[in-house]
Amino acid sequence: MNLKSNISIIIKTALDKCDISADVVINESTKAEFGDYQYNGIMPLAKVFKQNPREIAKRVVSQIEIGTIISKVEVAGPGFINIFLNRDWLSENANIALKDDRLSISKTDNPLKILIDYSGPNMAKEMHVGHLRSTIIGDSLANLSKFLGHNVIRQNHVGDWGTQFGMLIAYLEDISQDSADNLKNLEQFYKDAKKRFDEDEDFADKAREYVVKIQSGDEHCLKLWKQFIDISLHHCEDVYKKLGVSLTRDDVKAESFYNSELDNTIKFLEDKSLIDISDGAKCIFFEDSDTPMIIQKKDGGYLYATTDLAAIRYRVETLKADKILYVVDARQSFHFKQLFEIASKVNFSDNVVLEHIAFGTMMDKSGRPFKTRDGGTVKLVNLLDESISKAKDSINKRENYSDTDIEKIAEVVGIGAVKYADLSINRESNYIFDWDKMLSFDGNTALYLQYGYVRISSILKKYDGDINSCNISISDDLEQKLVLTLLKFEDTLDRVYIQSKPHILTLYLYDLTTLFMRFYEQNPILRDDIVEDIQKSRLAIASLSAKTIKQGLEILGIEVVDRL
RNA sequence: GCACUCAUAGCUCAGCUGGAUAGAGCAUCGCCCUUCUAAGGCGAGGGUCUUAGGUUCGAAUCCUAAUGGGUGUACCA
Repeated sequence: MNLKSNISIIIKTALDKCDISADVVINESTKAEFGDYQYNGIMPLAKVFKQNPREIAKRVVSQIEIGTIISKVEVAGPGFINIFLNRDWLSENANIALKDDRLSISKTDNPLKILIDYSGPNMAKEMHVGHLRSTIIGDSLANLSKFLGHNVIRQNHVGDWGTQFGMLIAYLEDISQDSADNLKNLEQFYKDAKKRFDEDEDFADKAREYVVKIQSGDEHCLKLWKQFIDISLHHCEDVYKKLGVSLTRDDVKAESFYNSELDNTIKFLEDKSLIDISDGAKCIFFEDSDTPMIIQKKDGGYLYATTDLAAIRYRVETLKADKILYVVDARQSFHFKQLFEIASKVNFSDNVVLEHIAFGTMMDKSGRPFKTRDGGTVKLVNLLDESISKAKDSINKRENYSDTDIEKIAEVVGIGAVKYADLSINRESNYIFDWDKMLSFDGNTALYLQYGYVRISSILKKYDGDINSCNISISDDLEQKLVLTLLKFEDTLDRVYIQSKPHILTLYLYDLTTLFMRFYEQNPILRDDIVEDIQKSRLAIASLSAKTIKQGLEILGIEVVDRL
């Protein structure tokens, strides 16, 4: 149910009848007295028509079809057109949504192959809180695109190549004990290796030698490297599993995957005569900037940019992506600007949309970047475990559930809290990492939504009639507002999709749940004195609320439970 | 130096792309459980939307400048 487009069409028709051509943008009204929606497009026309905007508005209003969808329109203020929706029409559409598995959310007419590049951890280190954003923003965008009917390719561009791996595998070989055991703490392993590298000249030489050896395909070193990557990937997978993120090993296309294509990529660019040599390095220059993108170092080595270019080719030519989203830290904006510019110069990406879904940096409480200072890095696993254990504590204070139930609920609540805290912030802004806030269960948090869902579940469980026979028939203003909000779900998802901003969805779900909570307090359902028709209608409203909350959270990658 | 980005309540953030009296959560202070889960609801206080100009019927939102954070800026990823 796309409310806005339904209304836009009616307004557009009225404008046509008045011989006015204008883009129709419908806004939600800020206050109940201004109706459900408003059209503000008349005022700018006053000058063009040399007429009082109120007069124009009156003319348009007289042409607006009143009936099934719109119950009333009025001109207000300098020329606002306030639109009131028909209560029965809302009820009817809510009923249709209630009976539909997809809640009346249509699948796109134009399915695209959307490739989403996200998470991208470095294999040399354990995932820390800084990896959270890319991972869950990317995952929720992937979930959403899929839900809207697109073909989604998830790509985990893990960092498994580079000079540091020489050091790591040399150290792995050196300690030559049970490697899996020693790699349990990747962070420590890296530190130990680094220490050895800095202190032991022979070891450092060996490390450097091993870098070359992996790159030239030395069997022994490659075996060590593969072993290392495998263990490191397992670490990531543990985190993904805990986080409820759907990335699997099939989604991994690591940097090393593109190694064999790097030469070709350079040749390809040379053929297009884009490459200049500057200070011995192969560069691509841009008209509006002094800073080139370096494609190949003077020593012949390849760079991040080279891999990315090779990756675009692969994604466009082999995977046939229509749209590629890079969910990567905003600090790399310049890199992506250059990358996309090159892509368009060489037509890698004719008709392919390339977008950098940038997100802000995580700051500490004093407003400085949350640096991975030595020994001070917050591991992602630790954050998640902490949250789960905090959830467990508060459950224990309230309820006597079995251990297995507590485990399950604590996980859903704990993980939900962390994900929601991150997803509910506009990704473009920097954000302050605060343990208390991250692990908070008060106010605008995942728990609030989960709790709303639980309240509904509890009612539906207690009701002994047939819920499927219940129909929505709005009986007061609060119910109307709630139902209207429920029907805005599709508009909301569209906005989230267009802007790639999950926080729009969290905001919507929070608003929705707030309305439901009020409804819950004011409009009792199972009480004896409630007449059957109203009871059934309220049950249906509650049921649709639960379904919408659940579906919304599912897109965000957050689970619900039946009780808390 | 240049470029990008941000600045909204004590704190953390929204503000649907220029609309009517700027909204939430936390924190503070009241009220509401013999009534569907109080991890909840209702209410109060709290604002010169960093500053100064400009654009127009109308600006937190757009343009310019200043100030202050953050980031990027040639062989790391």
